[in-house]
Amino acid sequence: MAATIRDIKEQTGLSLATISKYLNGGNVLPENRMKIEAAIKELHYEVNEIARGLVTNRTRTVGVLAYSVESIFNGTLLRHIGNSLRKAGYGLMICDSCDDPKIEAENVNFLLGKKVDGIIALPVSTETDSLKSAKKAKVPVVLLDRPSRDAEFDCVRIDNCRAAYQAVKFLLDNGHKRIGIVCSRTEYTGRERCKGYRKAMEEAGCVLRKEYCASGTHSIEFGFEGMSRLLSLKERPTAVFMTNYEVALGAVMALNKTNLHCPEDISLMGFDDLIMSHVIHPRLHMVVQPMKEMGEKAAELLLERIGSGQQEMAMEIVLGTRISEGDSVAEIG
Amino acid sequence: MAATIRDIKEQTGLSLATISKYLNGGNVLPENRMKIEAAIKELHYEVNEIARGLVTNRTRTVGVLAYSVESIFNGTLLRHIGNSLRKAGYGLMICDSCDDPKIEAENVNFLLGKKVDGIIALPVSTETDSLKSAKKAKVPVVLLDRPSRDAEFDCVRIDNCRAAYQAVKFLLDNGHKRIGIVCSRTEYTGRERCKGYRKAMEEAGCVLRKEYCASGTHSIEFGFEGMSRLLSLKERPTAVFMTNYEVALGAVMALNKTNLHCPEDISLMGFDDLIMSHVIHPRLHMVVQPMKEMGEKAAELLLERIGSGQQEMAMEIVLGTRISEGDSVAEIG
DNA sequence: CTGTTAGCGCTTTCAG
DNA sequence: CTGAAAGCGCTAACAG
Repeated sequence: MAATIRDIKEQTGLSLATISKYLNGGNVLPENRMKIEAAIKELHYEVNEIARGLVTNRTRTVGVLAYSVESIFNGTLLRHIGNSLRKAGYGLMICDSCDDPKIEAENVNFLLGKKVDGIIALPVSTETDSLKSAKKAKVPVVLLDRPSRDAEFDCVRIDNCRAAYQAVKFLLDNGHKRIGIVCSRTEYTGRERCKGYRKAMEEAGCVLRKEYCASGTHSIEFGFEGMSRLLSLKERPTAVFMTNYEVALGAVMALNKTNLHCPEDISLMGFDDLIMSHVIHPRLHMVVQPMKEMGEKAAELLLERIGSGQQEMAMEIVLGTRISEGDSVAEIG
Repeated sequence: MAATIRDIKEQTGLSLATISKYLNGGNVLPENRMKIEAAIKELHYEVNEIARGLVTNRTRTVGVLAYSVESIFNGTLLRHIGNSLRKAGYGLMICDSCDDPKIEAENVNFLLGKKVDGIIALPVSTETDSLKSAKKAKVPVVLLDRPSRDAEFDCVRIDNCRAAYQAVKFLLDNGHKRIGIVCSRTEYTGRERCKGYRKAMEEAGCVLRKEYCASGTHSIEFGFEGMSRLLSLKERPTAVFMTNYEVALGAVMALNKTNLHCPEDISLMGFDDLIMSHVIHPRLHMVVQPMKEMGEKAAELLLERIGSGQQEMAMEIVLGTRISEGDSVAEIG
């Protein structure tokens, strides 16, 4: 058995209270402090977080609910969340929703059962009903990447519409007018990015051709299919905006199957600067999200909420994006 | 406050012991069972896992130590581990070692502090000293993907040497004799795969040319550099075996920068059928690991060890691999 | 600053 | 099968 606070008591002759106080950073006579420290070392004592949790009602653990742990985007976010949390002495319990709202709901309950101090959620959809039980249990929740429809939770994200707007504006500024989009309309970020595309096009006085907007699921498969569709049009777009990582992958694959070249025959603008971008030739222009800040801010905000204890008004932290230039956009007349 | 077992006691008039027994699946008179169930429903009672953990000394949580959560390979493994564990009622606490043995060691202690029931480790290296403290604390450990040098822990993995042997054999069977390898020698799997390459080449009576073996770090950057080196040789290899995912990515990128085509000018054999393979053209031939089985077996074995409680002899589970055929290997004279 | 005394919510003897 | 009582390891009042 591991040593307990009682063993320290025997060893030092001090009371439990004094030792506990020391353990929690309270003031103790230098003499006693030394005794305690010596005993701790000798007995290899370590506090039992479980016992502590039982009385303080805090576990120093936060739950992370990810719609998918298979996506690199989320893996990167998880790393940043984890690093921030670890620095603060918190552990994280990661649950994979497998893109399924039912599993998500199960996971919320699982985490509540584990008495996590808070939850960072990358929700499956903006329909965040499953998180309501957390709210009921007064466990703070911070959403990441995707907000809740009725804005009842804190949220850290980017302005997807604006980011897309800027990306398309970039293409327009390079002389493109026939701009297509391959876009996932099945989830929030894709829909917002599509809005930004439309806005930029309309402002520039470009016609929004229906056949230039390929929309489908958030997947490589659809990216492939959507791009294939655009490429087979009689009047091909001169540039295509791909609204996310998976879609961009599929789209590039589709392009590779043809004899067309980027940027000579078609310009491309992607989203998310992840590992994949290194292997695609030519280097893609793309919208870059501040992944590190997103993870860190989410952790920071959650810890703040946990610390304050009280329910406050939900807030949103909206971070900026930038365009990383590659070699995939040609300037045209 | 949430309802406690005491509230159930008041509600039903039964004793704590009876209720606890019911909660743990013991036999209780039908009449009492109904009373308890009614009270539980009415009070929305849920057992407090923390309190239970304090007395049973089990948390129903396992720690997962991943050398990197950014890699897709690990993301996929994590999903399978998580699913298996969740089904068994276990949660997982994931720690990211960031490829750093020091952080790994810190994480082990963190997990022990959290009193996890067991640990699944994807270790940074085969030097598993950091895990010894877990052993000391009698917390079972199962290694995944990479074994420990002195075989003191259970391990679930593939036979890397054999898998590579088969891959190279495949190339040989297609008439290739000048086969190069781009290989990460900084970690276990890469070294083993290199051994398999050598073995196959030697058995086939092929000369092991030093200049055909580009070895370096486990990274996209090195994949790029290594492949570039092979491609610039006066007498280029006719086929190249890329020993892992990252290296393969970099290598393909290097090929894309040249005017050479696969498989006309050079044949390729990769490793790991992950998302990336869908975007590479032509479709790569590659060695496929049974990711799902690996995650599941690791979870299964760990739960078994947790259940039995006693220290048993370390065992290894070595799973088979197969070659997934694509369009990247040409048959030559 | 230190010690005493109660618990946190649950399981687990041990009688009955 | 059920109940009373003890205790897991720790913190938190409250006196002193």
